[in-house]
Amino acid sequence: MEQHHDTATAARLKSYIERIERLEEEKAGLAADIKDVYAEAKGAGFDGPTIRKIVSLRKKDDAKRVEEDALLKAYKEAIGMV
Amino acid sequence: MEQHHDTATAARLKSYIERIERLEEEKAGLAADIKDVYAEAKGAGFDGPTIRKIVSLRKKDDAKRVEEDALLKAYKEAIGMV
Amino acid sequence: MEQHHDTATAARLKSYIERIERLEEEKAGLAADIKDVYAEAKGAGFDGPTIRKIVSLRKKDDAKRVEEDALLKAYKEAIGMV
Amino acid sequence: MEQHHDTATAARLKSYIERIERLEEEKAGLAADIKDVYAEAKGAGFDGPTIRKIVSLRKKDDAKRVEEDALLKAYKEAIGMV
DNA sequence: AACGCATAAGTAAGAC
DNA sequence: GTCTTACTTATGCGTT
Repeated sequence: MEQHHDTATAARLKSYIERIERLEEEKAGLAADIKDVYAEAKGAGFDGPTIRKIVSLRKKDDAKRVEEDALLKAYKEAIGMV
Repeated sequence: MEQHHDTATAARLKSYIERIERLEEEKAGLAADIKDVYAEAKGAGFDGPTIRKIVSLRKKDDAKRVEEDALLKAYKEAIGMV
Repeated sequence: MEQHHDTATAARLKSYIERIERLEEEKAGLAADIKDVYAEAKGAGFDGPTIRKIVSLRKKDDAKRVEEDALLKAYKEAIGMV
Repeated sequence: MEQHHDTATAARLKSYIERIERLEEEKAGLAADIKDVYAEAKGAGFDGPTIRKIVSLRKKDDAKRVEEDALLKAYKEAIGMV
């Protein structure tokens, strides 16, 4: 029964879309929360962009910690990069 | 007491930063969840980019969508695009 | 002589890196030029996003465009989107 | 004369679009050149991803050189970041 | 109100 | 061949 198959397929498609939309809503909510914290910090006299930079630096530092690659080091030495 | 003030200020700054980092972690978790749903949909035979487009279309309000379409059509006609 | 080999290798590595950096600079220059044209068009009263869409549409070959449209339409119908 | 105005407008729109397309072609050409250099370096026995990382690090270092902001430093000290 | 930036999305290339 | 990762592009947000 072709109709049945189409209907079931359509239902599953719709379900995927709605799950995605739900998750994206939650994500947008968190983005708003983050925005609020920045606003609150600003209200307390802190500079938003600088906080942003700090957060970003801490993230990068974490990433960099892993990146102690021997090959990279060798290449850097080869081209006289410290 | 100047020292006290500085310490308290520093503590508040740190608190803001940590709240932001916590929220961003949760946000990243949701982003990963969304990615998983797309993968699952793909596994079920659906086309990811098309689902993405649907989700994006549903987000836009109708008026805006119609307006954008009209402008695009006008530009296409102006340059002789079909 | 091991030292000689290492030096030559290092020199070639450095040369590759510098060629890449030079090319990337030129590329960045062109990106800036493109941005300028968009700004100029906007100043003349045209809508940037719509121009962007036109450029992108002209890039895609027709077959692909038709195919994507058909899939999108099918999904929209499946979930009862107009 | 309304018709005249429309024609002139359409011509200018088309001109902007074609300028953008021309610049994007050149940009794509440079991207291809860069790819070629990576391929050549790989053929000479160097590791592509590592070169990529070097190039990226040198770019970041340049950016960072400018970034000696007093406020940033103050914030970092406040939260005990080195 | 516009400008630039920063994040987010989409796409394409490379690795396993 | 799939899967992840990096790059490019696009949109929205904060700032001036």
